[in-house]
This record gives sequence, C-alpha cells and structure tokens, in this order.
Amino acid sequence: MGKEDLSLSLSLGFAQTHHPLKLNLNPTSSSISNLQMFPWNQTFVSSSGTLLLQGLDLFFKTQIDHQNQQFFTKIDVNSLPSTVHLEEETGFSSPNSTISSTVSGKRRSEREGTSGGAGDDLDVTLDRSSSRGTSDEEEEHGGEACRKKLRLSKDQSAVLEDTFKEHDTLNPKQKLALAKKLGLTARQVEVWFQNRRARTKLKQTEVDCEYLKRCVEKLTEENRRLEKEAVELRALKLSPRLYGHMSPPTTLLMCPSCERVAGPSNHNQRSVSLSPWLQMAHGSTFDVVHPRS
DNA sequence: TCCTATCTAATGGTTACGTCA
DNA sequence: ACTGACGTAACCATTAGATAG
Repeated sequence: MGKEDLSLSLSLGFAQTHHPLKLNLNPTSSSISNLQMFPWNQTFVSSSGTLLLQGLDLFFKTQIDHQNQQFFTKIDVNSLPSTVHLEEETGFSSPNSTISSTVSGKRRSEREGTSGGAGDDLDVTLDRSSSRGTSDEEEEHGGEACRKKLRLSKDQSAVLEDTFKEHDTLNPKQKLALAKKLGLTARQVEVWFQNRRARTKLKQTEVDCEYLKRCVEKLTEENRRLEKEAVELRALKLSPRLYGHMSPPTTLLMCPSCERVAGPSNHNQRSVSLSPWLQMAHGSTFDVVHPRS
C-alpha cells in the first residue's frame, strides 16, 4: 500500500464505534467553523480544496485491487468455517506470503506464552510466539536473533481490509477463523488489526490537526479584523461631530450565555459570529450588529 | 549499487477487566 | 464484601525488515 493511497482514501474506521468529528470548513459560512456530529457518507471539503474525504466508507483501500477481491468470498467472521479446528493454531504463513528473513527473535514473555484460563474453554489460544518462529527455526538458522517479517499478499491484505471495514476489532473466534481462512496465525491477524487501527488513528489525527490549523487561521484573521474595527470605533468616538450621529449603545443586546452583542435583525445586518466555539454551544448563529452595515 | 524515506509486520510494555481462591 | 494473584486482550510506542525512488 502506497502512501498516496492513504492520502486519498482515509478510513475513519474507528469512528464506526465512536462519533466522528465533522469538519465543516465551508468558507461561505459566516461562522468561522463549527464542530458537530455527523452521519457517515458525507463529503467534506476544505476551503482550499485540499482535503476531501468521502464519507466513512473511505477506506485505506487502494492498490489492493478489487480484481483480486473478487476471488474471495466474503468471510463471515461471526461464524466459523466447519473446517476450522479451534484446537489448532496455524503455525505457518501463507504460501502467498513472502518471508524475507526466516529467523525469529525472542519469544514473548512467559506471561503471554502461557495459555490456560479464560481462553481455554474455547480452546482459542492466541499464541503470541507462534508468529515469531519456533525454537526449531532458531536452531535451523543458527539461533540468530533477527526478526522474521513476512509480507502479506495482496489477497490477504484485501480480505483483511474488507473485514476491517465491517468491524475494526475482532473477537478471538473471529480472529482465529480469519487466520485460518488466510493461512496466518491468529497473532498475525491480531497484529494486523492493531496496526491498521493505529494507521486509522494517525490519519484521523492528521485530519484533525489540519482542521484545527484552519480554525486558528480563521480566528486570527477574524481577530485582526475586529481589532481594526475597534480602532475605527475609537477614532469615531474621539470625533465629537461623528459621534453625535451614532446610535446610542443602549440599543445593543448582549446574549447572557455567550456574551455576544446582538441587535434587532433588520436591514443589511451581517451575521457575525464572535466565537465559533461558542457557536457550537448555541447551535445557531446569533445576529450581531455590524458597524459597517 | 548505495542511500534514504516510507511503509508496515512485529515486539515489548502497560493497562483494564474478568475470574478465582 | 474485599483483596491479591493470575490470565487475557487491547492499546501504544517503538523497532526493524522490505521496498521504492
């Protein structure tokens, strides 16, 4: 999977279980920005057009071609294949996989290497050491302490991606069933899902960061404009001739909750949000008198 | 061919939770 | 009911192998 793929199609899979963050960066809005919960399958675009995320079915999917996927039937990870023997842990990698170096590193700690306990009743043992080579392998390769790293095949990755789109976490049974199906160890499937969730989270963080940067830019711009206005108003106030024609300040209304200055919504008034954060709490714009109207 | 950046499988540590004595 | 030991699973930061440019 290439980097460009990630940049174009971003899976926000974790948000399937959490409420996602809506990035409303529409520059036409009088408000600076707002945060709100939103349903999936919506498109949101940055003001510069650089950020376009198509819904939540955005997936990291990518070079992993759909052509390959058609050779796979959808795996129902909720139901184990009849051929799956839970007692058996697959201690091998798929023939499709590429193992470039063959010697494993150290085994996981004794704590994790031991089985028994809650998982025993299901005979679902996620042997974390299974994917790290056996002692036989170590002996076979002179006991070198280099890490085995396989490369998942495109087909395996495609199936994992499809499964991830359905649910970003797997229970032990699902994990083992998927592992069997793919000819991987349960640990490898587990690791893949962990890393996949991490990638999703990282991408989401990048998106959030980009959004916040734009918020800062907008706020800075707004602050600059307000300061300029304040200077102009002070100048007017110091000019007795002009000051006499101004409306008395008592016509202004102040929202008690957000402290926004407001006036009657009449002629040519522009709605100005003093604080986009406060607007979130309000849920609607609060009209304020704009001095330039 | 070497170097570098990037991707990603794998590792080790930590934490939370459930079970049991 | 409370507590500590233990097992399990998920998360996280990091490492390191593979690969493309």
